[in-house]
Amino acid sequence: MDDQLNRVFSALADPIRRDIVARLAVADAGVNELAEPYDVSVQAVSKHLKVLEEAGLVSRTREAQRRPVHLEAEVFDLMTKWIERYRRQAEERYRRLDDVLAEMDPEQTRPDTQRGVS
Amino acid sequence: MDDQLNRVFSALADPIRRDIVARLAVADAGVNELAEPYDVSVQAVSKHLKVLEEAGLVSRTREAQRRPVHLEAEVFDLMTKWIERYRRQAEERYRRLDDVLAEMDPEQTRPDTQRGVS
DNA sequence: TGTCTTATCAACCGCAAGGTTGAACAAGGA
DNA sequence: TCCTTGTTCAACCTTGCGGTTGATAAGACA
Repeated sequence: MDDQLNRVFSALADPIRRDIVARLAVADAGVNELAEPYDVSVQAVSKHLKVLEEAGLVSRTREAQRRPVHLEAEVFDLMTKWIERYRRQAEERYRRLDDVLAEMDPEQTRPDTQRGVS
Repeated sequence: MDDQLNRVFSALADPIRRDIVARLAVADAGVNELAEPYDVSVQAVSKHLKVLEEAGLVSRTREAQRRPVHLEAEVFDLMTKWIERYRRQAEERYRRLDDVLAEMDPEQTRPDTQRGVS
């Protein structure tokens, strides 16, 4: 589960792979087709697809000689859940901090007495 | 903007850095404190913090000798926006595909005549 | 059968990333 | 002033990643 997160985040850390995902959101495509816009070899793109596949972001089926690549959008949930969890937790902290400040003597809640809350 | 995405995604691709983010969601902390649970040197953790800072995920202020690290949760939005955009786009595709199938003659929409839609 | 297309495998290269150790810097406190 | 604490800088090592080229596999079709 943690490995899965590793794979998904590092898969999307590469700009070419992010772009591939973006294009697959529009339509399935083969390796050659996908490789066309970039100035790297088809083999390099094939490796990128392998990374995306191992992250569960993409699947390949056979169709004659072609192997159309298909986006598996469910994996996104894994990331958004992780992100939202800590985002919410952090926001909760700030909210509580605000409450504390609100209960304090106004003299002590002037902006220049707060540390980096922005 | 694309660079920022690179930095954020690859910052979170490392399990130690993700864990640091998780802990900072609970409370600010100094480098030594943060390094304690892992069996790597403090310097290594200091490098991790630099990566997180350059991704905009974290900020440091000075407080006596200490330099408390603070989570900046806004950057998460950048990621969730990127993710949601393509997730939605992909889901829209499937919805349209379903419509097409629904309009077809039932004879031709039997499972074994569809290609990997699962 | 041979051949064309599509895609992957294998071996290699350069470089950045994560780790280490040792030194240096910044800011109290004795 | 000197010492201690907290943190970063610098140099180095090793590994993994993205890229290359060349060979190979799997189907379609003459």
